[in-house]
Amino acid sequence: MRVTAETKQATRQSILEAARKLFAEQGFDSATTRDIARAARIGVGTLFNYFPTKEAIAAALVGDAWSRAADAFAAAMLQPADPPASLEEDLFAHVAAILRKLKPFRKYLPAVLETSLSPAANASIDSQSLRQSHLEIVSQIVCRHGGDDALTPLALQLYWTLITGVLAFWAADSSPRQEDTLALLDQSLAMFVGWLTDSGRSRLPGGTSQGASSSAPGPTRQAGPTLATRG
Amino acid sequence: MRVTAETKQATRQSILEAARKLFAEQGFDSATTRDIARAARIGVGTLFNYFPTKEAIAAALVGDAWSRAADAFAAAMLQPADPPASLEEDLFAHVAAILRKLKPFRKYLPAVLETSLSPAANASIDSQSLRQSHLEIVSQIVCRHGGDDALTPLALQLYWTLITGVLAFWAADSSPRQEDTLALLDQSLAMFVGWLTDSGRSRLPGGTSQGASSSAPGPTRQAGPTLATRG
DNA sequence: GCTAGAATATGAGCATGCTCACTTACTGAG
DNA sequence: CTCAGTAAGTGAGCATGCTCATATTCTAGC
Repeated sequence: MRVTAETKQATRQSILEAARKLFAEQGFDSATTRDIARAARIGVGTLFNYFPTKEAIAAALVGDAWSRAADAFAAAMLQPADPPASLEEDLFAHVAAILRKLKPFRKYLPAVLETSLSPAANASIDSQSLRQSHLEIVSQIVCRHGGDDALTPLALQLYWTLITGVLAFWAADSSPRQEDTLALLDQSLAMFVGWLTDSGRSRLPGGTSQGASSSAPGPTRQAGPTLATRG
Repeated sequence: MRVTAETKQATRQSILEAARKLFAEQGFDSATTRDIARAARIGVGTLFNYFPTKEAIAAALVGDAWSRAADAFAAAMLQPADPPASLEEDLFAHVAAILRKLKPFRKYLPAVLETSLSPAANASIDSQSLRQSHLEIVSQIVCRHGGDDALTPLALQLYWTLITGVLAFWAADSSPRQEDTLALLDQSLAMFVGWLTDSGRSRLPGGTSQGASSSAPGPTRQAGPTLATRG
């Protein structure tokens, strides 16, 4: 029993290894599941015993690298820098560290993101918990920088949208050293932090945790009856 | 010759009609191209003579509704409101108008967005020009509200990221009347407009049009050698 | 050892998006 | 009227992600 458990891990690893290689060589789409299974010396059915979908394999690869980056960053975060960094700098460093680890997967990142991106993604264990744990770290970083309150779900949603936007852009970034992506990240975070600060100043009294679904938003003037009415 | 041209349009329309119905009934994934072809009384091959891909059919449906909404909004924009609206209000009204027209496609919007979202999406005629024309309208709106300069590509990219984030959220929004989406839209635009104002005040001297790819961004401290180095 | 039962492996097969070699329908010139 | 030429239509077939009934391997109790 214990032997087979180790064997299972080995099989899983060989699948990931084969997939990593083939994805890198041929891209996500061109590498077929049959290819991956053959490279891992197993049958196709076995492959799908380990991963529910082809995308899940990629998600596992990305998720591993991502969480390793997050762990490393958390460790480096423990000893504070000599000139204390701003909130924006810390957030930038965090994401930049993730980008560096994710570089081998840059090209087929969107395929993983499509599932992982949406808040209502089917709770694919890997990708969903990825979003979750990332947002927790971000919450902590904000907290450490004097964020008196926990970030609202809406704030987290905004942050995540910006991050996925950066990642999607990155996947297609053809600037020499992907400098454009760094610029986009820089401005994304500047925008987010600015918004955090401003909205923190004039925080609504009532809604803290579920502030999103409370009442209708401000400017509805020209929008007419908004969404609710039938088209 | 002219007769057949009309016939072609009719065929195209019958495909769109069948697809609209089946997508609405069964969802994007469950409605097969064979189903659509049968409902449109044509062969599968014919269907793919009119649309390069199944997704393109959905994109055409969405694109039609989208541009109709944009046109209607542009028309309504010509006579300015009595109490002049703020930039944020105008942007909100614009997107809200689009959301209203897009409501029948809400559920399978992500399938269309995945292709349309990324800046480097294969220039699928419909979706790419959609992004383009939408951003042009946004530019005009900003201009009208005293935006002295044209929006930089980076600004447009940020805006588009936020909009696609709103749309992705909307597709999965289960709040009673999708109020959460409106709240998200509200805050997204507030954040964007706030950023526009701030970054306009302290505009960098050099980069106006291609400000994205000029030099390295500000906070790179903890990021180490950033992206450029090999992982 | 031997057998029952469980855990895992397997590849033939299915569903479906899409292609392509071929058919059909139509038009215009002689 | 005929016939070449062109535009549009067509469905058998392919590629591939994924399933499932079956085979294989291993463990445990005797």
